[in-house]
Amino acid sequence: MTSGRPYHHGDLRRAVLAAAVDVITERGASAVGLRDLARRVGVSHAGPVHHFRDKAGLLTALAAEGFELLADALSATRDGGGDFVDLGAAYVRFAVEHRAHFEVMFRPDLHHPDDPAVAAARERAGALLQGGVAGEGEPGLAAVAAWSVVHGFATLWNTGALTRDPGDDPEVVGRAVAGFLFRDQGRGR
Amino acid sequence: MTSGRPYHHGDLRRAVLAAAVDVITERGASAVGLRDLARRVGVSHAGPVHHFRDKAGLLTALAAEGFELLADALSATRDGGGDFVDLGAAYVRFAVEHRAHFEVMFRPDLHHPDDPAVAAARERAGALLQGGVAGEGEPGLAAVAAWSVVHGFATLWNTGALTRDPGDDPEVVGRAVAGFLFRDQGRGR
DNA sequence: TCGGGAACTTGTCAATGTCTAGATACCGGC
DNA sequence: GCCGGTATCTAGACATTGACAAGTTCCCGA
Repeated sequence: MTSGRPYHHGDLRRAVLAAAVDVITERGASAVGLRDLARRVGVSHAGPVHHFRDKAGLLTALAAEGFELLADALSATRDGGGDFVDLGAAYVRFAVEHRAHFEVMFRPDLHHPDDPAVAAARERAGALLQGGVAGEGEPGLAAVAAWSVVHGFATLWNTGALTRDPGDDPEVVGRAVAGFLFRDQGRGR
Repeated sequence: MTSGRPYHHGDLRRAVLAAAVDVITERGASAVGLRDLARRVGVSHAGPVHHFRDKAGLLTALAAEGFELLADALSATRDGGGDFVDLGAAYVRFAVEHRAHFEVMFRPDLHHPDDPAVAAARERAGALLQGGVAGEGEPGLAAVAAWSVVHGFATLWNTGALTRDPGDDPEVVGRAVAGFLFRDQGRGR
C-alpha cells in the first residue's frame, strides 16, 4: 500500500478469472478483453498472458473451471439421493448462478475444446448427468431428451428469450419444466 | 472485368450477409470481422459500414433474417397440418441448416435485440411455436418445455456437445427427442 | 440536363491481441 | 545467509481491427 502495488500480484490467475466472470456476467463473452482485465486487476497489459497463453487460453481455463463446478453441483444432489428432477434443477441453478462459466463452456469457438483439462471435466459432468436418467425408458433417448430440456431451458432463460414474470425463480420454473418430461412416471405426477 | 470491379457493387448488402454466414458457419460468430468481410466481397474496408452502421448492426440484420426464416419454416409445417413433433423437427432442421443465423439470433450481446425488425420477427416465430403446443397440458408449462427440448437439442447438436454416430441425421434424432416429450399423449404419433 | 443523394473509397485514430526483451521477486541448495 | 535459477510481471513494439470523417463516383428523378 505504501509504495503502490507490489511487483508480484500474489494470485493474478485467480484475480483475472474472477474479473473475466464479472465482465461476462455483465456484458457477455464478446466483451472480454485481455488488456481490460489487466487494467481491472491493476496489472500491466501483458500480465495475464503469462498465466493463460492466449485470450482463448483464458476462456479455456474458465470453461474447465465451469465443468468442474457443474460436476460438483451435480454430484452433490446425486449423493443426496436426488432423482432426475433434482439433477435438472441443479443444472439450471448452476447455469443461472454461473452464467459466465456456462456461456463459455458451450461456446467452443471461444476456447480450446480439446484441452485435456476441459475434456476431462466435461466428461465427468456428462457421466453424472447421464447416470441420472439411466434406466428410464430407452437409455440413450431419455438421457438426450433430459439434457436437452434442462439445457434448452437454461439457455433460453439466460439469453432472456423467455418472457417471464419478474420475481420468477428460474430454479422453480426449471424444476417444473424438468418434471414435465417425466410427468407420468413413478408415483403421482 | 475490363476495368476491374465497378464502383458500385450492385448488391453489397446481400453479399456481405452471405459472406458473414459463411464465416460464422465455418469458424463461429467470434470470427466475423467487418474488414475481412469487405475483403471477401471485394470492396473497400469501409464499404459494409454504409449498409449496416456497425458490426452489431450487421449481426442484427442477420438475426432478423434468421427469425424470418424460422417463422417461414414453422408456418410451412403448420399449414401442412403438422403437430408438435413436426414443428419441433422443423425447428431443429432450421437450427442445423442455418446454424449461423441460429447462433446470432440467440446471442443478444452480439446484436441489438431491441431492434424493431428483430423484435417483430422474433415475436412472429414465437407465436407460431407457442401455437403448436396450445391445449396440451397446462398451457404455459408445456410450451416452455417443448421449446426447451428442441432448442436445447439443437444447441447441443450445433456446439458438438452430443456424442453422435457419424451419419446420424439431426432431424431424425431431434424428432425422436421431441416425440419423447409427449410420448404418451393422444392417438397416432 | 443537372443537381441531389446514394454507394463506395481513402485516410486516419484509438484500441486490441500477441510477441519480444528486460526488470523484479521468490525459493531451494550450499 | 547468500546466491543463482526461475517464475512472475513490466515495457515497448507491431499488425490488425472497428469506427469515424471527408472525398469520389455514379444513379435517378424533376
